[in-house]
Amino acid sequence: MTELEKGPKGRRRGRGARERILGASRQLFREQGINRTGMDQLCAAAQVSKRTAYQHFTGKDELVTEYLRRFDPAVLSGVFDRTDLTPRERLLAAFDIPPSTPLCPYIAAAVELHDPQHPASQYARDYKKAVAARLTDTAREAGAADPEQLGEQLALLIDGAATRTRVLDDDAFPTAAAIAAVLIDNAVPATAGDDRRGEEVPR
Amino acid sequence: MTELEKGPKGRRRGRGARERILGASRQLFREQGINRTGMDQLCAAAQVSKRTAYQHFTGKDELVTEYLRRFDPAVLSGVFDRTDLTPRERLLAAFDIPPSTPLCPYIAAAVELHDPQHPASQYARDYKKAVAARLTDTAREAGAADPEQLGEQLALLIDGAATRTRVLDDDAFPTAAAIAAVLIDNAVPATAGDDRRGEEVPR
DNA sequence: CCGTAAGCACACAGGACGGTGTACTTAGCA
DNA sequence: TGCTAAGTACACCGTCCTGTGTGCTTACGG
Repeated sequence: MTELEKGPKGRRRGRGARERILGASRQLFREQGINRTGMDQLCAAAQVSKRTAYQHFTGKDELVTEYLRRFDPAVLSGVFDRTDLTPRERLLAAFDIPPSTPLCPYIAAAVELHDPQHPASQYARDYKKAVAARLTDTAREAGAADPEQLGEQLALLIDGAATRTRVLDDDAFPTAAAIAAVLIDNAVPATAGDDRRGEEVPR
Repeated sequence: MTELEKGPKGRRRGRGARERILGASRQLFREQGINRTGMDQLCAAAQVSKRTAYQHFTGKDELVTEYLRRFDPAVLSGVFDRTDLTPRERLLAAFDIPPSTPLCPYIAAAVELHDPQHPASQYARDYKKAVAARLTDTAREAGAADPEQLGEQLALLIDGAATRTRVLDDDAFPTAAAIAAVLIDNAVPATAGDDRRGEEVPR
């Protein structure tokens, strides 16, 4: 019974205050930002007593870090594990984000916290590197000449689009996708016409 | 004598508290962020009494807005008005930023303030549009087929590099510059070899 | 040299914030 | 049913924040 109190069902032991707290975090941190969301308000929204919150998390910093840690599954696997797409299509699918997302929470956290040493900032860094790595893997699959370079470039495009969407309040992902298409076509040797073929290219 | 109290010399009327405040803002807002810099600390750094600060600015919001407004001259004209470079070189020069800049202050402000209605956020938006417009102009000079698209694309690259540099704590501008070179070469009709020629291309 | 406006020192209001202490109630399982 | 861990209610602390009120000093131009 060491630490399995929070399984996927989360019904063991208690009534799931932790999940409610994290759910409220997801909503409020996105709507108002991290710094502008107080613990009082957060606990009220989660319908959790403040005392309980501080029994689950040693402080707001830890809550923020855990809040970030709960984003991976949907985003990362949701895009890169789609076997119905060619590698090239998968690379481009990373730019098909629903217009709901206000701003990549990792960027927002890193900017708001303003401390590179903060655990959440470090995690944001790790996450961004992981995304670039997955892009690199997919770029390699697609047959790119320099997959690392292409992965890094596409990652930069995604972050640029996210930032610009936020600052300008106007969807910048189509622009980024257009650049991505150019970069991919330039990086993949023209002889390998894998645009529409679902087959895996040998490496 | 309507409003010329703050000329370049700034010696008229008093001893220049306003400029000292804005100078301290430039330093502290960049080093610590806007939200994490209190007015007390800022006034101490500026060697200005708090009372004086609030006689120059109705509130912190106005100070932040004015702080952003003081950035233009160096950045915008410093890059785009260089007549010693070809248009193409000028476009690429936008990516030669000194490694001192922590993060584009406009992005930082927009994210930190977290309110699109805030005057500073609106100004950040205007500024970003102005930069894109100048890039578009230069792209047109360089003979790009679709200068507006290229300008928007380069602006996205700059913001992506700025964001990524901040989040990853690693200079991303070379990557962005590499992408920019590809985009420029793709956008400019191959026949017009203006790479090294200082002459103005007719539009 | 003197008046006026700029600036100063400093205390303080009023609120939001993160975080804690204490005594109580409930949920779930054996 | 009764024990134990999870959750609750709520008052409270110290700190920091933006912003003000008041009375004083200084710089500078006429």
